[in-house]
Amino acid sequence: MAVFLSTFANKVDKKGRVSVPATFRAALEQEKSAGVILYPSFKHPCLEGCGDERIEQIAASIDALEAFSEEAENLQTILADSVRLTVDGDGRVMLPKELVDFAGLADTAMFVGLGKSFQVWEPGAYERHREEKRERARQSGATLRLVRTDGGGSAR
Amino acid sequence: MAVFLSTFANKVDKKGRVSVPATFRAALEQEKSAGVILYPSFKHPCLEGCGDERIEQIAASIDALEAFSEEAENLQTILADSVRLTVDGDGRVMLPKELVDFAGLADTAMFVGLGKSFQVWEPGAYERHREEKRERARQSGATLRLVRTDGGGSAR
DNA sequence: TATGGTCCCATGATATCCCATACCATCCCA
DNA sequence: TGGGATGGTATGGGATATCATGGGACCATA
Repeated sequence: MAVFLSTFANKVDKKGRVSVPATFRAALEQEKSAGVILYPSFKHPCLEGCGDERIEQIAASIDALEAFSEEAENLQTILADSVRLTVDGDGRVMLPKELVDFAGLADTAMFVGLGKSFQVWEPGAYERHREEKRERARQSGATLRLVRTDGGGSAR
Repeated sequence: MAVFLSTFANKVDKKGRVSVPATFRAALEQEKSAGVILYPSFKHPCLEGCGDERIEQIAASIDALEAFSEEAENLQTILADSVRLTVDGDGRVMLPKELVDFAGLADTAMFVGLGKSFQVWEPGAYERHREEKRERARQSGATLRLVRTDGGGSAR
């Protein structure tokens, strides 16, 4: 399976375009994603990003909840606030104004790989967030129990 | 699978016409929906919208309830109050007066994607609703147990 | 004849496409 | 081992297509 790794700082030009890191594009392509999905994070002043597969999974999961239930409605705000951006021939996307505002983006956007998904940050905000996380991990010891991937995983 | 994503604010002209967002039209086309179905929400002052596929699913679900039960009768009003609107050559629909009144629509209609369906709101009412839901989701931790898509997911 | 709905075309805004350039890493060959 | 060649990547700007929207023409129905 494709994973989003590393962080990249790319310029946002005056048209609002920004290059999606090449390795991220490769990961998206591998899951045959027709573009990239972005939505505002619940927990941080940043954007969450993923491919079609994941957003369809989220939509299906919400759908599996009781229709019209409170829980379903709350989660639907993720879908309402999501946008599907098409990646142009040069590997760029247009960031809608609402998302730019939400994340406080100016002339640079940081793409942060998180494995199955990624985030987009304003550089300064990310730096603060990163320090905080590292400190917390150091203090808590941070251990990880690995799950089995059942070989298949790679899906080619 | 086609999903309705994002929110769009479109003008309602003096003839009562409003453009269905292009991406919504694409999603409807993908499921070969002959037009768009709208009905008044019974929880909120807004309209619920979907394509043929979804309304058939709703009809089937209601049919599966105990016949003549109060619950079934209540839900059947969804079907009774539904209208099927044809999308004109320019991607617009004519909103019937009853629905405009019900949702309190004036000169702008917000189309809100919810995955398998969408809603149509008066902008001010939506903004209040959105804040409430988002806050609730944040507080409740907004966790979602993702269902397995069993490969299918990608649909095309 | 009036009214309301559908169709068709014009327009402006804006997103998308396409090409050019600059930069950097890698590769290849001397 | 060094240096030039090569290809991928990010970025900028201009041309083009798409979309939302407004208005007029052409039916129906009453």
